[in-house]
Parts: sequence; structure tokens; C-alpha cells
Amino acid sequence: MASILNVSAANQLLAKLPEIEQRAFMAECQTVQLAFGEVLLQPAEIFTHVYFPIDSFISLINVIDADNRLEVAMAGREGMLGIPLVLNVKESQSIALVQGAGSALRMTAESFQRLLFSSPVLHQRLKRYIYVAMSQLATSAACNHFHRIEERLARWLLMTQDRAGADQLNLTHEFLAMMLGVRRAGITLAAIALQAHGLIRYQRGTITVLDRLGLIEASCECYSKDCALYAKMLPVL
Amino acid sequence: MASILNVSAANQLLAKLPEIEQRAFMAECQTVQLAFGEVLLQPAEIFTHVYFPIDSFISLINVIDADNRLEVAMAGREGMLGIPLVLNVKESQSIALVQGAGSALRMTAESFQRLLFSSPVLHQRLKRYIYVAMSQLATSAACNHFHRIEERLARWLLMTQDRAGADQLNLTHEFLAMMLGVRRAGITLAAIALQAHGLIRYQRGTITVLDRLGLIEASCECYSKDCALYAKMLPVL
DNA sequence: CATGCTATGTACGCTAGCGTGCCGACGCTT
DNA sequence: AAGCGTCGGCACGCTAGCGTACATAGCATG
Repeated sequence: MASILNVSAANQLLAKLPEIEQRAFMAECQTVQLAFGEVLLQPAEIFTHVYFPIDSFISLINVIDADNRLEVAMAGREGMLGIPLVLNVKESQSIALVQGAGSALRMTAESFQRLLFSSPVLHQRLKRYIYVAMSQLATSAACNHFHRIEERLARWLLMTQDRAGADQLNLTHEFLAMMLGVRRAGITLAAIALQAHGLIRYQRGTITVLDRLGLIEASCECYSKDCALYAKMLPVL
Repeated sequence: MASILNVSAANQLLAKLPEIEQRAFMAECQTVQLAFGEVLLQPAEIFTHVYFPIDSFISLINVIDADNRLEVAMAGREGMLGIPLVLNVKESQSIALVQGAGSALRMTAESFQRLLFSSPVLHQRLKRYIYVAMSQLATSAACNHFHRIEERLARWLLMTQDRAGADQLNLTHEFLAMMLGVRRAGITLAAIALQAHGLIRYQRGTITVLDRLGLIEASCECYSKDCALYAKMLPVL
């Protein structure tokens, strides 16, 4: 049961809202537990709920064909699942996969869309969030194209660590391969390299970040750029 | 000087608006000529105007570093330049480069943002357009990663042909290389292949589409998917 | 404690595409 | 008609990453 105070600490998009908006939000939402591997949405499916992760996080994955799929975005406590609903569209082209188990605030699509009318501050913030998400999509498009697996893996681990809020992540090479759209063997090589430099340690399904700064060094600029843009557009107030 | 009737034919996002909205729009906008190669916006620059291309079109290009740049989106008569302004953000992360000379409707950022308040139909339509643009960004991210140059080139030519509204395009291999983020020599090979199949013909800076259907065959699915999504979300009314 | 599954390591030949450099050809200018 | 700059063809060796396959190692379960 989330108290109003909790909310501020819960999800950054909801932090420090005017009290009226915060109360209105809490009245309509519930806290739910998301299990690892849960699929919240299939492509072209109708959105029934929006989710504001608290300590869970969600990957958005685009399927190109049977063999090819790629993570295109991530939503954790800094974001939300349900951008299309803000745009008054009720579907999405991506799979929404729970990648980090935990809790999230959930609201029905109808309540959410109604709520937006009377929550100008939240609405405004979500629009900025959409801008950030679009920019990051564009960055990712270029990143996936130009940067090597090792750099991209480093970036991905950093992003995940931020959202998981923990140093230890439960991930297999297989899973990472799907996220980055590369071979499992390709991940193994990159992971070996990162481990050899003392940046991470891993064994059978868990990866531990040992040297966050080193990992930032090893990653492409895209990570820092993403962070900078988010911080600029959605400063912690 | 564009008449109200022209507008319907001019830009698809403005087509068949309620008369009040259309009149309000026309009162605030002007027709401008865009020259090939003109840069309408640099990254992180402030948006002063929105553009609704009529027979011009604009590429949005992301710069990763000195050597690497990549087109991330295109805006022609089916779209607009200035999505961030719809989201109440006044900057963009991309370069906006006029890629096809021609005319466009232009409005100041202030007028546009004011106008949106009193133009619910247009506003709604633009939100759907943002959704389409986001989805296409995500598709492109995957496309750039998985598909070969030849397929991507075919897709790019089709997209450009749609926006240019002509079979003959003024493009050098050099330019195409920048758009797709590949070597000039890579484009040459792909272009030779497409020409050998009788799909295009080219000489010194012009490419002519000879067999549109064949080109669709040769392109990746991404082209058709993009078209289908646009048609679904923004049907010609 | 044996079994079996799953995660990881590694190796093979292969392909797309890279960076680079050079050459020829076209076409504009003078 | 000559000259020059731009555009396209092509070739070189190289790298990242692919697809595939197989071997090992950790862990859970019976």
C-alpha cells in the first residue's frame, strides 16, 4: 500500500507533483507486483493499463522477424510504460517485457486519460518524457549501428543498473544477446573482455558491476548523452 | 500565396481540418521556399518555426561523432518538422536538412503553440503523428542494425520517392552514404545491384526509379510496415 | 551421488562492410 | 578544345560479427 509520501520517492515522473494532482493520481492507481519475464503487452495489443515502475523495470522490444528482435527502450523508475496513451493511442508496436521484478503503480487506461485532463503538471512532464524517449530512440538507432558490442554491452549494463538500483543483475548471455540483437557468443566475448578489465564479474546468470566508472569509460558516449538529456529535461526538482 | 483549398492538398496533416481550424491555421502561417541543402535546425538549437512541407522534404540527422552521422527520420508532405514543439519542448537533438527543395507552410513556434490550444482536431492528429514517428524510429533502429545496405537503400529510395512525388531524384552516392551511415563504396555496390535488376537507373547525381514494385520487393519489410502504420493511424479522410 | 539441464567457453569458416586509395569518366567552365 | 572538379567504379587487405557446433562447468533435482 503506497502512501502519498511514498509516491514521491517511488517514480521520478510522479515526484513532487502538486498535492492535488498527487492525490488524484493515488486515488486512481494501485500498486502491483511485476514478475520477471511477465509480458505486459504484445505488439498491436490494446493498452489496458499504464505502469509507473517503482523498483521494477520493463524492456520494450521490437520484433522484426522470426530471428531478429531488439530492445528499443527501457522503462524503470525514471519512466513509464504507456507513452502511446499520453498521445491518445491505445496500442503499441513493441513487446513490453518485465526485465526486473518489483513493484509498479498501475492505472487503467481510461482513468489515466481522464486524469491527464485535470493534471497539467503531470501531463506537461509526460510530454517532456516523450521527447526524451524519442531522442533516446534516435540515439539508440545510431548506437546500434555504429558501436561495437562491447561498448553497447557496457552501456546496457549501466542503464540496467540504474533502473535496478543494484549492482547485481540477473542476466544470462542468452538474454543479453536478444536485447542487443547479437549472437550469444558475441556477448560472451564482450563480457569476457569487460571482466578481464575488472569492470564486471559474472557467473551463471548473474552479472555484478564492480567498477561503474570504468564501465562508463568502456561504454560509448550514448550512455552519458542519454543521462544528460534526461537530467536536462526532467531535473529532479 | 496558399488558398484554403490548397492547404487540403498541401500537407496531409492539415488535410480536411474543420474549417475553423483551417482558417486559424492559415491566418498564422506563410508559404516559404526551402532550398536544397538548407539547414533549418542544428542540434540543441531553439526551434523558431514549425514547417509543414508541401512538396519539399526534410531529413532529420543525428550526429554521433565527427565520422558518424545517420538519418533518423524524414518529413515530407505526410509529416512535419517540429514534433518537439507539440510536446512543448523547444529544441531538438537532430540536424534538420532540406533534402528536397520546394515549398512548405511555416509558422512561428509561438503561434503554433497558441494555435494548438484552439485546434483540437489538429492537435489530436499531431499526437497520432508523433506516435507514428516514434514507432518508425524504433523500426529504423532495428532496420539499421539487421538489414543489408541494398535493402536499406531500396527502402530509402522508396521513402524519398514518396515524398518527392517524382521518379527522378537528385542524389549522389556520397549523400546516400551519409544518410544510411555507410561507406560511399558500399552505396555504389548496392546501387549497381539494384540497377542490374532493372529497378533503378542512375548517372552522375540522379537516380531514377524504374520499377517501383520491384524496388519494394528488394527492400526490407520495414518500408511496407511504415506505410501500413501511417495509413492506419492517419488515414486519408 | 548420479543425472540432466542450462549457462558459458571456444572454435571454424564465412560474410558484410570497413578504410583507403586510385583511376576513369562526365560535364561544367573558360 | 582543354582543364578541372566532382562522381562513380573498383580493388586491396582488414575487422566485426555471423551461424553453427561442440565441449565443459555449475547447479538443481531425483
